[in-house]
Amino acid sequence: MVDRRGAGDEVVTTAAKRAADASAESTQAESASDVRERARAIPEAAVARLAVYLRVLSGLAEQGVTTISSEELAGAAGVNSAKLRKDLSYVGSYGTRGVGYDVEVLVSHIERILGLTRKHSVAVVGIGNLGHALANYGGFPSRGFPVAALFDIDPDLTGVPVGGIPVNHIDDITSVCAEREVSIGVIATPPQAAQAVCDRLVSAGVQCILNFAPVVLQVPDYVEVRKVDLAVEMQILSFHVARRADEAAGDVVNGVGVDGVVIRP
Amino acid sequence: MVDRRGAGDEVVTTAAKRAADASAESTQAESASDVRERARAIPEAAVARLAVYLRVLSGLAEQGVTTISSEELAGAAGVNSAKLRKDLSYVGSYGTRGVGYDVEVLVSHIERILGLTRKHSVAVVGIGNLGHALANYGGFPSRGFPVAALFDIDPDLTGVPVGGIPVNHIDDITSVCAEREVSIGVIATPPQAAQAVCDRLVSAGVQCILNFAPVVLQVPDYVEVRKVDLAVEMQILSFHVARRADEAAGDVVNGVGVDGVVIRP
DNA sequence: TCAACTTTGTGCATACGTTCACAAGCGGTA
DNA sequence: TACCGCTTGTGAACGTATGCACAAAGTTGA
Repeated sequence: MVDRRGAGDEVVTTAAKRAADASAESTQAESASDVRERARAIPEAAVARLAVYLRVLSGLAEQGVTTISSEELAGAAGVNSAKLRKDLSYVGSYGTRGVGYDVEVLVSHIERILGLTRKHSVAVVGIGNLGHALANYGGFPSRGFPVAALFDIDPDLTGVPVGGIPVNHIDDITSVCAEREVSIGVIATPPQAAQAVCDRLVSAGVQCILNFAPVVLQVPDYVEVRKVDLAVEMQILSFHVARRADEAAGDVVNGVGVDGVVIRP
Repeated sequence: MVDRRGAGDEVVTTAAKRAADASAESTQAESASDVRERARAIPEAAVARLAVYLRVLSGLAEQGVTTISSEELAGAAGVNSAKLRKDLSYVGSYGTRGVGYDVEVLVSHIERILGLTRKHSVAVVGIGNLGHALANYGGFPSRGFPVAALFDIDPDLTGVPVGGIPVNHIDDITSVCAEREVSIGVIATPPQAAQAVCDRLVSAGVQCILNFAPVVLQVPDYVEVRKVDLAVEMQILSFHVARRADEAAGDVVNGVGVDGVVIRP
């Protein structure tokens, strides 16, 4: 059961005490090297899910929910509860048996593991349709990723403010990124320009890149690239449509399906 | 050797024959049920990579490249060559030992497996910044995913053309989707509206959804959802920044690193 | 025709991620 | 205090994906 306690509640459970400890700063029992070891060991897939749990938990916290069980959180995040508990165990053991997890404790520990205690300024390169959308996207700043710089190769755009930030010319990428301490670069250029932009970002010291261009970027080992390819997503969906249709056809051949009826595998 | 030398001067290799067969239509040796069995067995991760190979191969074909080895293609796609060969083996054995793969043959077979021989009309719901960008995104139509309908809840937008297509009111979603045979729905609404929009798409018969809203959608089993969450991508990058910084700190503690020097793990 | 060389396709071992199932631990209650 | 019921945390089993390494199968050149 999710319990929604009002602000005036004074029952101090051990979980609540832990919450206080955690927000007071994560020092005590766990040394910095322990955190390091743990971070190194977290599977990539689990990291992605932790980010999702964090979003769900933030929403719950705003609704005044203080405690949640693995079963409930798993439901809200769309995963199996065993998987959720294992994922959380990578972060540390901050649950209370018989009760569940304190929402605030989890939030602060997941934020710590994901490195969200630091500020991560973002630079968007390529102010076309997508670049505009990204510059105006409210989801970034609200989650600790302020858009600090915009770049485009078109001189007509230089100086024009988009989403409150003036566009810089791409030639200034090195100085501007250094000055504004950009740690994440977002490439929203046409594919032809992507590799060149990437190289410039890297030489400007950016070590993390989010790439929307449908190109495989070549980068040094120490640079982390994540790719968002809309066409690939579409094609994966297309594959599932086709597979489903094939299965349906197969079932019909086997006498299971009937005429125009949609088969649900 | 069955190497026929015809009246002309052209040497017809077995690889070239296969190319001809394939473009003539994939019937012959492989029955429809074989394709079905194979499609069922392809791992999700491999499907995503196949889409990438397809893009690379299309580019090569435009450049006039007719043949490519697994090593080269793997390099261009950013994967290990053994993995690439295994992925392609899910599609079928269309390579020629000692030579490589015929580009056109591969393209046509991957397209078949991914279901790209059918048309997949797309509907975009939520014509905000992102919706605009998606409606104007050239990558969709050029890859066989025509944007056939746009929807928004704002009556002021209704009828306004975006990217050449007039926006419909969201209340007309069922009739418009049916009429234009929409098979993929793209949700680009604010998170609060996403689940409701999703439900409407599903009841309109859409079985594949690409969701940009930071919400876990609840759908029936027979509906396929793919999620693109920009904030999650950012947080994964953030995790890597933090991990890298931690490792660097650890190395410094162990006496390896020096002052301001960037540690490359 | 044959031998040398190239590249595919795949069996096998390893690593990784997921799921199950249950002991351990905690809060509540008498 | 001692017990009971609930939920976490995790060992162990399973399944899936990855990478190696090599036989099979093709081409090329003499």
